[in-house]
Amino acid sequence: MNQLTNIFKLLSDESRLRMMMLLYQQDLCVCEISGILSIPQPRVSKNLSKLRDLNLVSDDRREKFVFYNLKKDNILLTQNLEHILEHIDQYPQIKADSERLVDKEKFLNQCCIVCEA
Amino acid sequence: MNQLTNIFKLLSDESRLRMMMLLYQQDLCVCEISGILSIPQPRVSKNLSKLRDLNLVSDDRREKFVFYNLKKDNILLTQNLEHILEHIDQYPQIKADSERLVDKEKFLNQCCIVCEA
DNA sequence: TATACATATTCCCATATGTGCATATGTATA
DNA sequence: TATACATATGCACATATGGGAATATGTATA
Repeated sequence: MNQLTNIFKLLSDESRLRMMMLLYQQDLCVCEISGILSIPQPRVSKNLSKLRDLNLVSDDRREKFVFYNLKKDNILLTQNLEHILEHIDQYPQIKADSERLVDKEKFLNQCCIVCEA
Repeated sequence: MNQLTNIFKLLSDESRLRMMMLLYQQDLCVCEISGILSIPQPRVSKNLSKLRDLNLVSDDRREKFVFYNLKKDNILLTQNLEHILEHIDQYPQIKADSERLVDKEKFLNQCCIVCEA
């Protein structure tokens, strides 16, 4: 039961939902998420830790940065994120966030990681 | 945005989710919901009013009883309820609730309405 | 009209939760 | 080792929310 309600609780907060929508589209580090969404870094970290508590993300440190990956094995979660993505025109905020994804490099003040890729 | 988060908020409470799962399967009156789920009547009424606030249910008074109908026009909501129903074996509480649906008449102390049908 | 019953609402309380700010921790580099 | 930067965590606070108990409202029937 909590397995269900916990997922819905995570989805029910705007900051967290916006973060999950970004991570559903690609892996990002904390400062990128914070920059793209204009959400203070501590808030991003705290929300990521809630996702980590439910084992919904994996993290991968690369030099100074910690990149987060949203696991796709929770059907209920991914089904909802996918639904939102499919209807993105109905959700201007989500759409704007997604469009800002291309600027993510701006929020890394070092480019080495990006350039390596 | 709230359009999204409000739906998830509704789904994130156990009492409400159990109620919605019943109503997704059939129309019920307050005392039936209360009886089937063993949830106090005021709590049922309060949660129904939250659903009503978001225009997710319609109500239909028949004599002493008020029957509630869950509207199926919110794709996001119905998709989630449908998902749960499809995976009902994973959720013993929901499954048990659904099985108790057949006893719903027990919770109407008058049978006239049922007998009319 | 009085009574019984179904439902809705109000009040109060405990707890959960989001948020900001400050700070701790961890990592790389000079 | 000192410094800068990325990230995590702790603390304080305001607010939201679920819950129970009592009660109000609405409806049918005797």
